[in-house]
Amino acid sequence: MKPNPSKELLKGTLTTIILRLLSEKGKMYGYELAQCVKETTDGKVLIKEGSLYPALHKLEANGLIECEKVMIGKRVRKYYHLTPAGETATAKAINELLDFLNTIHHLITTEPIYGNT
Amino acid sequence: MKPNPSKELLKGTLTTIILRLLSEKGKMYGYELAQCVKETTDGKVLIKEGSLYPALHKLEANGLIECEKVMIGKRVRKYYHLTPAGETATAKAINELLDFLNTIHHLITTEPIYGNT
DNA sequence: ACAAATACATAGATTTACAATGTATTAAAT
DNA sequence: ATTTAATACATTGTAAATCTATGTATTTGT
Repeated sequence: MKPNPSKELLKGTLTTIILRLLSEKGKMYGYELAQCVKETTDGKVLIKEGSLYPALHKLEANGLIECEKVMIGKRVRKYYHLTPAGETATAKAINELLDFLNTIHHLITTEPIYGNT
Repeated sequence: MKPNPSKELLKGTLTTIILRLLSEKGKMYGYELAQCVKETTDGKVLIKEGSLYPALHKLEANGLIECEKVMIGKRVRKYYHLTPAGETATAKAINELLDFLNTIHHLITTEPIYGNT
């Protein structure tokens, strides 16, 4: 019924996570990205194919990542890496996300100032 | 073009924010909630009517909040407050959101462990 | 008198991610 | 040898969340 509790909360962060991991590891392929997120979050965040591949294709279409096809036996593996524009976008996206996390954290843990201005 | 930078990232948090503020202040009306969030986040998070009112109606339909109509002159003002079920849900929602914020923070700031397990 | 703020609300569009499904190769288990 | 699970790519259709735009009406400030 509720296998992925963070499902609804995850919205909007997927692209930033992908960019961040590519920035960290240099190059990764789709399946590897999903496994990496799964392991890093101890199974708490699961990126599904239906989210991952469209996200990668969109990032590629926007010129933020590029892919390099490598044959592993008879199987194609697509390694993605950041473009220069992607590196700039990554730094910006991470800063925005961290700022957002702080803002939300503040909003749900601190006494609101409204009412005594 | 980009008046609300947190727009896409905000998804999934609105309900929790509303519950949290009602828990904090006891009772609030819609417009007050929006103003409170705006002031608390220094304008970085803006809740629009098109998000706010459907969210409030949904919370009410789910039995987590109740409203009390108060006439201010000729104008109706709807004060919302948590039900007992709402108080339980609030605690849970805040914990889940904080856990999620930590998970995402960890994901975008820490060296991934994947690769050396 | 007029503009801005207050205060409610809905309809339609967009975005995001997921579930379900599909194809194919490779490794492991029986 | 055959089956199963894991690897690895992908698409289609669906559901949910939020926004934009719009609407109504009252109150306050100038």
